[in-house]
This record gives sequence, C-alpha cells and structure tokens, in this order.
Amino acid sequence: MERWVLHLDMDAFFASVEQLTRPTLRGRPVLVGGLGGRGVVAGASYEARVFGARSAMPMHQARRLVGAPAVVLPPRGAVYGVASGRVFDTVRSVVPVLEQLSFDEAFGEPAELVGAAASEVERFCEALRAKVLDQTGLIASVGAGSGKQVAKIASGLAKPDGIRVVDRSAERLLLDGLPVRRLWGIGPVAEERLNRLGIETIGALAALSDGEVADILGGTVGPALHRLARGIDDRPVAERAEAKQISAESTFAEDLRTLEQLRDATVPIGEHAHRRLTKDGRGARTVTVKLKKSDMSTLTRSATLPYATTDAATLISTARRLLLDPVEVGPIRLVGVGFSGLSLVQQESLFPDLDQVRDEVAEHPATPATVAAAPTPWRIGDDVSHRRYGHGWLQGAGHGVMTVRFETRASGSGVARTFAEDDDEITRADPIDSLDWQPYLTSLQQGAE
DNA sequence: TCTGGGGTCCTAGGACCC
DNA sequence: TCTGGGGTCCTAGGACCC
Repeated sequence: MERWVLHLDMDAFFASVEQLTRPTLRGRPVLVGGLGGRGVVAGASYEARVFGARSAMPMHQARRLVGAPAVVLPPRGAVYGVASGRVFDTVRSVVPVLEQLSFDEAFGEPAELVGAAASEVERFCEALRAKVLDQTGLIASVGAGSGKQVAKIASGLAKPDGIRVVDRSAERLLLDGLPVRRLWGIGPVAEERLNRLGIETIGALAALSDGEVADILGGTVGPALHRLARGIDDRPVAERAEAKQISAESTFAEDLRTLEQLRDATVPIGEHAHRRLTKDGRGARTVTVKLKKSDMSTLTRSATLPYATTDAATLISTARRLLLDPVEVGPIRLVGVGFSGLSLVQQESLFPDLDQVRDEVAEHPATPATVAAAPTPWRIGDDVSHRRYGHGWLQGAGHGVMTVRFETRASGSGVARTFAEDDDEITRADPIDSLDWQPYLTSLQQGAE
C-alpha cells in the first residue's frame, strides 16, 4: 500500500503572528528581525515580499527595498512559541505522530491515508488547514507526496494559503525540472559544486551514476541525495528526539577587540544558555564557546567536564576559560556558549578542583556590580498594559513621548494614544496576552462585577 | 550598514584501549 | 628502520536547515 506524507508549513509564520495579535498590521509589509545594524530578517509578511524582502536578508537591505510603509518589529519568541504549540496541538489531534522540524513546520503520515486516492488526500489536507485556521487564526499550507522530500517541495509550491498533492505519476516530471538547490540537503556549497560540473537540475543529478555523485558530494551525503533525486525516499516520519545541545549566542553592534571584553560578554550569554538548560532540566558535561570573526569564519573551543552539571558558575567559568584573545585571533563579532553531553545524571562535589573553581568564580562575579533594577527603556514593539485601555504595544517613542496602539488578536484594529515616556499608568505586559482575548474578558468581568 | 540565532549531522585527526 | 586493526571518546571545523 502506498503511503502519503504530508508537510505542513505555516505561511510567513512570525509576521503572521504579529499581524494576528496586532490587527493594525494586517495588510501591511511587516519585517520581523534584529533592528540593529547587523540584524537580519527572521520573517517577512507577504506584503513585504512583494518588494523583494526575504528571510535571512540583512534588515537594512529589506528596509530599503520596502521603503516607508515597512513596519519593523523585534521578534517575540515567547509568543511564536505559544502560537506554534497551539498550531501543532491542533494538528496532532488529527495526525497523532508528527515530526516537527521547527516552530512552523512538521511532517505527518496519517494512517488513514494509506492507499488513498489523490482527491481523498486533498480533502484531508483542506480539512486540516481549515481546522488550524479556525483554532489558531493562522494559515498553513500543506504539501503531500510519496515521501518527505516531495511533500516538502509540494508545500513550497502550495504557498501561500494552499495545498498541493503530488501524485506518484506526476512526481518524476516535477522533480526533473527543479534546480538542485531545492533538494533538502543541498546548500550553496553543494549547489556551486554541481553547477560547475553543469548539473543544474534534480533530473540531471538523478541521471548521474552512484560513483559520480559520491565523488562530487561525498560518500555519505552523496548516495542519500542521489536517492532523493531519483525519487526514492522511504524515510519514516517519527517524533524528534530530545535536543542534544542547548546554546545561546549574540552578535555585537561593534566587534570586540580585547579578552576583557570577551570575558565580560560571555557572562550574560552563558547565563542565557544556562536559563534554557535549567528549563530543560538536564545537566551538561561539555561546554563549547564559539567565536565568529569579522570575516565570518568561526572558531570553536570545547571542554568536557568529568561529570554533567547544572551549576551556572562551573559552566560559565569553563566557557570563559576557553576564550581566545582577540589580540591574537582578530576582532570578534559574535560569542556563543553551548552546552552538550546533556543528561539527568548529577553528581556534585566529586571533583573538589572544579568546586573550587566554582567557588572562586562565585566570589568574584564577572558581572559588573548588578545593575540595580535600572528601569529598562521602552523599545518599539514592547507589549504594555494600561489600566483603562488594556493591552497594547509600543508603536513609537522619542522626544519624551511614546505612542501605544491598544489592540490584541481579539480587539480588531485598535486606537493609538500618546503618553509621556515616564507615564506610570503604562506598565510592561506579558506578550502572550496579545494572543488571547484578555482585554474583552477583563472588561466583561469588570462589567459583571 | 552586508550577512541572526537556534539547531542537526558529517568529517577528520589524535588519544587511548584492547 | 619497524610499527595491525577495531572501537570509542574528544576536539575542531564546516555544511545545512528554518
């Protein structure tokens, strides 16, 4: 019996969540990503793509392309995480086994579609999309095919707001004409290597011999890609394993040039990674630091401890000891701290040497004397709350005043009001509230009291 | 004012052990 | 003046994914 693999991919996910929770943005070119000089686009609404803006593009370039109507917002990871959870809870209620690839896409292989006709698959996908939209307000496109590779290509063709079912009889024709880059696993390097040899399409790749492909792409990756190019893809759809690594990294507005700067910068980055490690619940045995130089090349150094630990001071001091001196290796634009060798096993105090390191670090914190509750300045995109107007977001600030747009998913397009920057009626709010019906519920509850 | 942040997997060399 | 072979762990770098 022939299986059907589905690939569900949310349309312009980050930007769509912004438009969902901030209705004023619907229909407008939204760019989500880093605002600084070195920021890149993490998500672009379809209105922004019309101008040529794309994910992974430097933000300044996207901004220039879109021009005045561009709305640029910093990413709200927590909101995307909750929205993603709701999307896949919904999908799971229909397709219990999901292989989630990221916040916004997943494979499924519904048992009830085994042996189904294309028209039946189409109805299934349409119902799934409708359910996701109904329960989350977000649009998914769905592709279907004989395997993961074809399903993924199909969802790309389905976008925006569509479905695409690739029948087995149409598969060969579809694959043959596509550029090799569309194959999952072929990136810029492999593409360049193939193109130099005159191999431009998946069909041309499929026509090579096993030996030729192995020579070009390597003995492991080559044969796997060759099979995919020939339409052989029986990889199972399976839930993803636990994360093997937890890391945090940060790019600086200006390159760091001294070891002292690097040591200082490593602390908050390490703490960030450690918070996520704590949330995960496991300890780490291996600590890795990553340094990206101004020429974009990276250096990594790692150390493996005798036992896995959850202790922040041990992990962060290990990271700091691994750093290299910019005076020797050159200016550094990014520092990352990664934890791996993750396990639940914890045996503290078996290694006094390390405990001593930890104690020393604890006594001499690298953090410049704790910033005593300094009021964080307001930034564009911040979620705020006002006793009378409810939940809103900061649309603009400057010259001592700020403009807040009061709206959520539930409110429809809201009104904007201007306040003094230090107005204490405005408080920081949980971004998640923008996904819900909070303001209405609140006012209804107040009305009922 | 070029190129984020979070991951996975592969390769390759050396240490170390049997 | 000769030096196997296999397995595992660790480290460093890099391709690729969203």
